[in-house]
Amino acid sequence: MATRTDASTRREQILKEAARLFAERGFHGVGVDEIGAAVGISGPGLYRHFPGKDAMLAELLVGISGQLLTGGRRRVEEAGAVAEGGPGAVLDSLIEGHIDFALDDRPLITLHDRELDRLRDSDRKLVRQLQRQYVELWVEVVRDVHPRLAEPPARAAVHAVFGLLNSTPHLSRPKLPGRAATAALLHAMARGAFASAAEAAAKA
Amino acid sequence: MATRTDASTRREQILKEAARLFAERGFHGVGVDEIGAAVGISGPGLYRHFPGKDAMLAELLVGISGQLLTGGRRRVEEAGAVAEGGPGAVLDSLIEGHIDFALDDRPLITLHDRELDRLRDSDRKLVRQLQRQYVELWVEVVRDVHPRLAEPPARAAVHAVFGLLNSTPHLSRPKLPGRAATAALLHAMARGAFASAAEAAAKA
DNA sequence: GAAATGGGTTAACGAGCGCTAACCTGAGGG
DNA sequence: CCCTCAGGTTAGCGCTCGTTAACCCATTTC
Repeated sequence: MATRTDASTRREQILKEAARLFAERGFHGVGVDEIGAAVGISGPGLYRHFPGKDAMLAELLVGISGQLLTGGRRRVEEAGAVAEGGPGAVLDSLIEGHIDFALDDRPLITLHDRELDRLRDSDRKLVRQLQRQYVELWVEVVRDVHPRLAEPPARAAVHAVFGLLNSTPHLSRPKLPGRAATAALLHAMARGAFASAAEAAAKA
Repeated sequence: MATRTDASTRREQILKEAARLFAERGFHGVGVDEIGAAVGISGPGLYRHFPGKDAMLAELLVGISGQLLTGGRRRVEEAGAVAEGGPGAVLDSLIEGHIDFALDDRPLITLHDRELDRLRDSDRKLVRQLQRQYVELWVEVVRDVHPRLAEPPARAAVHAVFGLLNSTPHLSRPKLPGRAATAALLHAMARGAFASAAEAAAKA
């Protein structure tokens, strides 16, 4: 081995390809031989790096959830510290971070809400917990921006906006506008959706 | 058999249970024995009604896509005929119809964008075509309401709003507000998202 | 009243799966 | 110069799955 970074490369390479394949054909639709072939080794060679196929999925899902949560927390701290532009800036930062993730790691976003039930109980609980904390982080920020929005509808609104932002994998054809334009569009739509949710809740 | 309606009941019963199971655990995660057990017969008895497991999924997905499309077309005609409230009323009707579907047939909505790739080529092409026509229907109506929105971003916006509306299966816990409130919230968010998309596109 | 038919049963087959076992190899380290 | 060991290989086991075969039994039809 050359450097420590290269040592972990093989593992990361496997995870990356596994994520792509899982997202394309589903966890049960992909065999270990295919995953091996995708990284140039074949079949059981994977078991030198992972105890099993389940472990790959678990590591992927836990990793995604953790990354989203820690990234979100970091953004809330940073954007909250400078305190410019009020609470709206914090929400903008959260949205921007989620869009970056959705656009850059499409397979992971797809897996994230599609294959959760294939996990062992303990792993699923962990992922669910991380996801819930991420949602609560958003709910707080959203209610900071729109104080008249009660908590239950705010939570539903956050889930709905996740659905909106995570829709990017579906329109993967090279027809649509460029990355920056897509990100701007999604950002505007998310803000508008939250604003309308608050407006509707205030009337009701 | 008693009536023709009862004759088709068994088939429909199978399709309903299969949809639920596919949505819960994925197409490859469900065995034919489980589907049979869910309707009171066991295993290969299903082959008196369907030529294979794939055919069940195909019929489900084609049926969903067709229902959405014909329902959408009907609503556009009806709401367009009365011509009250302008083009906004047509869009409202489309949104309402989609929300009804998402709230009442959750498993089908889940399958609809999750298991498409498990179909035979010909079936997948058919479903894709129906889906595309449905999207184009929406794009026309949206651009009627927001004329300054160009076609490519309008298409992306429609996909994004589908993601927003189809998020309901994720928040199935009995915590959230009632059906009517959820529908109203989603409706408001969808309208707001479109409006903001048009606004952002006009500026750029 | 025999014949046909719709709708079900159980047994079993063949393929594919995840995973283990046993073996191999080439690069450090003493 | 041998030993260790990380990281591969192929063979194969056991299990599950979708599907077929063969049989059965009501109910309807002529």
